Amino acid sequence: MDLRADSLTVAPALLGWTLTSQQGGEVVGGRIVEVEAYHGETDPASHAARGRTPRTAPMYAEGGVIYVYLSYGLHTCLNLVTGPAGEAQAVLVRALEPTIGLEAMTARRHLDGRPRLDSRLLTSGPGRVGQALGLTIADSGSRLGDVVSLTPPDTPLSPQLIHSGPRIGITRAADRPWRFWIAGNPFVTPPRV
DNA sequence: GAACCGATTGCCT
DNA sequence: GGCAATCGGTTCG
Repeated sequence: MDLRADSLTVAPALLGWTLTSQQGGEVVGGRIVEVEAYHGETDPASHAARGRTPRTAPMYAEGGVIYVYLSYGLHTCLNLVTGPAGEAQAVLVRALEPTIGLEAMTARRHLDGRPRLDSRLLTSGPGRVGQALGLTIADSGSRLGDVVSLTPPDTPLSPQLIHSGPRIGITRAADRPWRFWIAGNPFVTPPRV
């Protein structure tokens, strides 16, 4: 996986890869099942659309670092920065199928003690992913392999399982089909109604 | 410097 | 379905 490639190429290619975090000595993570591509300063929905700021500075690095931002003052969301330096392209990780460190993620999500825990509450949704992985905005700009790592799938994902459609929750450029997910996977975020 | 808004989630009715 | 929580960035006065 060459993260220096275009985010529109990298985003669907990340589906099926395993994403782990080794924050605080706790290894947790899962299989990437849903992502969204953001395409630099020319993408009106991107945080980079208004240029470089202290917050968005990590997006301008060469692909291979992470960009973590605070959403609605509450939730940390994880992006993998892609593309050449200066392009400010990124891929938002919207959902994982949890596979590693379920207990630690359950604790981080404050879901301990639930009789019948729906595992989709762990990592289905960008804010949930950030919390389950133990990320804070202090981690923004760190290199891949530092707090967050990627591992390829054992067997490649069948291309026909990759579906795409409009990105979620944005008000600008809402028509661009830059959200990618694994068709039929239960951990993909359900449509908001 | 104040008001408003957002790549969200969880709890309420 | 509605709405509060909560804060950094952007916009407006």
